[in-house]
Amino acid sequence: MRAYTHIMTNGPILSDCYCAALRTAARRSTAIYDEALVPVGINIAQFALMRKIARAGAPSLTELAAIADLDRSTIGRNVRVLERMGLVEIATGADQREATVTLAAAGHDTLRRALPLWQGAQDRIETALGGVSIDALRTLLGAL
Amino acid sequence: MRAYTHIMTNGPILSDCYCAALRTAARRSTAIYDEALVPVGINIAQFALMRKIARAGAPSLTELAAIADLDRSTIGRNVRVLERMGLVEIATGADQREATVTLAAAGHDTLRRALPLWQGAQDRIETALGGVSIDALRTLLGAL
DNA sequence: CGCCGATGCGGGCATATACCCATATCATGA
DNA sequence: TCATGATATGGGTATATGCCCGCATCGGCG
Repeated sequence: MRAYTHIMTNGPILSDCYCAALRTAARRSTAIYDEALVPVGINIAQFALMRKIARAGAPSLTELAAIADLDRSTIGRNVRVLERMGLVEIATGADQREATVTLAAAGHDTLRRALPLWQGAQDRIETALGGVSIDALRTLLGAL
Repeated sequence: MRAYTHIMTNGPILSDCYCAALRTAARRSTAIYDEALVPVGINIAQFALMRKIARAGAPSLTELAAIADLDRSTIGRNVRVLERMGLVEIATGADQREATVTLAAAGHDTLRRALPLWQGAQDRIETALGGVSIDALRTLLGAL
């Protein structure tokens, strides 16, 4: 009886399609985090990418793509946006084919100022979901 | 102790950021459904949108945006892509400001042929997640 | 009945994302 | 050392998505 079942939510109806539901959830949470990060001028995708860069040190675009589970070309473009914003620096590696990415000073600063804003969004989501759902989310994401 | 905890998955590491995790999950499932739908030439976003159009009958762009929980301008563009593909028709409503969308014959046909492919992807996801996670996903999405 | 705020869209602009092809650089075997 | 296959990017193309602004149409009030 799963077909054509719907879930009422704050907003409109969530589809019975798992994928559509996930996409909607991703869009909604993205909007929440993006708004929280407005004061520091970056969005959640950029925040997440910058954290990955910070953790990895000076990854190449290909390495970063693997870490972020994104297409390499996507990483290249996203990183260029951050470069234009002065938040990261792109340099040629020892292997001249490679482009290594590092956080610029402004990037570290932005990341530091963004952290509490991000944490605020995290807390809001956590409160909204409740502990049980949180664990479920983790399990679910791990399985996907 | 939630900060800086990670989950190992098939692929890379899933962030402790709920939003980043959801975005990753959405991308991954999108890829799965998109591949399943390749034979009929549409992607999961288009499939979902077409189903909403079919269910709504002849919604205006604004109505469709409300149903899909998407920005109106996004709906306008996505619908135009479907129109170029010959899958939907856009007409001016009684209110000349409104643009009403209906499935074209080819759209109904594509939707019909897509259904079993979509169901296959649904089943695969369901199997991968297991019943418990499924319910958790629904609960979670409802709360978001 | 005409003016004005409200409503519905389109288009401009920007990011995120993926796929494919061309180019540059490496690395390795002959 | 040199040709060749492998690897790292960049750029083209296309969809998805959101925000903002301008234009056209509606509707109701004076």
